[in-house]
Amino acid sequence: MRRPLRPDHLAAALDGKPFTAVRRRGKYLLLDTSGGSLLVHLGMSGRFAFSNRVVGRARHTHCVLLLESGQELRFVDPRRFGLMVWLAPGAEAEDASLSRLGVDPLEGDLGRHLPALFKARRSPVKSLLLDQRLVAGIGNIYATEALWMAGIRPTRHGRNVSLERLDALSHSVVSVLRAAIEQGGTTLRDFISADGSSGYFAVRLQAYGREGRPCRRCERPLRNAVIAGRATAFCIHCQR
DNA sequence: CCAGTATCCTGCAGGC
DNA sequence: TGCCTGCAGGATACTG
Repeated sequence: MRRPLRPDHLAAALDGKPFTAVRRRGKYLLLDTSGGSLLVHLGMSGRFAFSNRVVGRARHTHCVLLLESGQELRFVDPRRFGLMVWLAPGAEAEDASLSRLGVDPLEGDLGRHLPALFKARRSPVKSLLLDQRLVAGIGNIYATEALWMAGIRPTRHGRNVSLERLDALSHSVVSVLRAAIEQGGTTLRDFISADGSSGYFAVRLQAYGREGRPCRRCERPLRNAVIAGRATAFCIHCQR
């Protein structure tokens, strides 16, 4: 039996409760109800899909919420990295995944926090950006983009990034995230959003996935490095 | 304590 | 055409 992505008691917990709000914390979604919240992580391939009940269910549908409207809200996740957790009233404050999250670039003042977070850290700055306990919500694509934009080499140790450049980095992070959200996310192969549309940020990627191709600033070919186990394209000339 | 790596999982791209 | 291999991603357990 494969690891289920939703808890057994979810149906009983949710039954009849209206959804009251949708929130986000880092990469987690919280679907609030009148009594408790559904905590969701989309992993890398997870998505929600609204569907008329007549429409056949896609493969890899792990959860189906039947809404009052008669529509179904389906959680589909082919690669199974996603997760659904039921948080009973009061459980949110104690949830380990949520309580570990660091500063959210779109909520808090990233520029104010980065110096203390990166000070004395020997890890590559790329690893630090990906560490959700420090900064919440950045994945491999947007870390790669933000570092290119800020002109910082991904391998540089956190403690060796000047205050001035940390400031530039925090602006790049916020700017990349905002632009990506505005474009509806990044579609690489198979990402689509709940209404079935794809994200258009891919066409605006400056560095991610462009190793070997010319840097959009200096035309020199981008290099590739594996940092924190993830591919990282960067420009050896523009990023130092 | 800290940094780096293996693991989970599936679809797809590329090579032969 | 079809098989095989490797890669992609986020969080976490594990190793050094």
